[in-house]
Amino acid sequence: MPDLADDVRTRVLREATRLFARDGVGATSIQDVAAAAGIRRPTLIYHFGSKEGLRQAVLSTLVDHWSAELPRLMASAASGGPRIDALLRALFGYFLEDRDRARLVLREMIDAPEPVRDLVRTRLGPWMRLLSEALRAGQIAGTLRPNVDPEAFILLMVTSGVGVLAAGDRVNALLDPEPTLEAQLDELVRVARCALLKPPPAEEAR
Amino acid sequence: MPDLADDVRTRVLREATRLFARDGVGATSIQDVAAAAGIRRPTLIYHFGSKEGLRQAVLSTLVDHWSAELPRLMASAASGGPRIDALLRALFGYFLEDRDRARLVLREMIDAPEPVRDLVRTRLGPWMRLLSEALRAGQIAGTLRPNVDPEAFILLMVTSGVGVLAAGDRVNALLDPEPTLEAQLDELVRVARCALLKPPPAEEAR
DNA sequence: CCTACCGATCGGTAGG
DNA sequence: CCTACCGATCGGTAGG
Repeated sequence: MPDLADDVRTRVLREATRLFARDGVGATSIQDVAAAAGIRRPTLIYHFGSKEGLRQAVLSTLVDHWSAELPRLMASAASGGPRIDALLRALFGYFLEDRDRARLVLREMIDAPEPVRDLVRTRLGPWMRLLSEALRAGQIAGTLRPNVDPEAFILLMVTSGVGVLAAGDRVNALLDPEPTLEAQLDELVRVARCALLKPPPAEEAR
Repeated sequence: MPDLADDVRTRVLREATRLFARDGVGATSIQDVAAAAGIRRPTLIYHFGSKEGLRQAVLSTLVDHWSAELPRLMASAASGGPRIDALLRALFGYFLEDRDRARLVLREMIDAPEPVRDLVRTRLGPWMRLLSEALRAGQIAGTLRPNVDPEAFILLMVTSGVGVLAAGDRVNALLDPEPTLEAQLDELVRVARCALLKPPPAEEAR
């Protein structure tokens, strides 16, 4: 019997992600979400309490993923120093799987209501700070450039990655040839490596 | 007599920028914009035709600035090759003057309704393409790294800059010490220079 | 999980 | 630049 209830819940969360990403939370009516999920509006309220409750539930599913994924990535990177490529590719992979996730996250980064900030800071903050410690360690070990600002660099990469994934294919008509989303992501990886890693001997040796 | 009319128009545009940036266009009522500008809603409709008309007028003021600023920047950079620092600092300066502008632009990058895309592509596209040609020339001249993807690099810098300016102070509580907005912008300049410019002889000479 | 209903607000128009 | 009004829709509750 939780089977059917969970099914409805899952459907609502999926459609809410899609509509919140497309139009923004404030411009989406829970009526539209309910209709897309095949239920009536009071039923949605019954499950999530309020529109704000639905918003939090949607974001929680994304935070859940990263609060499980970040420790795994950090642990696997520990054996061999932090792998900037692997981290960025994990970021890209998750958001490429469903581009709506990127648009949703970018919107929440702009809106940033207090409950959302608290949730993200509490659940993901520790892992972000562990990551910045790893960068500092890499600087001391001499594999990373000494003039990197670890905290600023991490935030910059997250902002850039999410930004490109959310909007990369909506602004590329400005240029010719139009850079694909993949080209922009590849360029981000190149830029990140170039700005983070000490140049290898091959490059130093002219 | 256009004096008073322009005054109202200016006030409406300023308040619309602020409210569209804060809540998004879809979540902002023109009633609230009118009240903030000290007029009634039908009066706003009289001036801008519709909510969509207001949206276009707001964005046009931003596009106006850059369709005048980009040619000037390109011309002054022509005497001495493209100056990545000057371009980024001009971007930062304009959006730091009023952070709402950055949030508004980032929201429009996500929403990207067709009229907005057309407006931006028509008015700014040519200058963006001229900029990418300048980067290609720099590659041929040997001052820029050959593995840069000019078009992807330009879009990446715009997305990253606007992203940091719009959201940089809303996510920095994730790290410790919290990187200031300025630190994130400085890091973006460093990253951009490092990834674009060929390493100077000093760096190559170990 | 539903129907029926609440007061409030939405964008826009009529008419002056 | 306004008052007065339109039908439609908003989030949420009552009650079952």
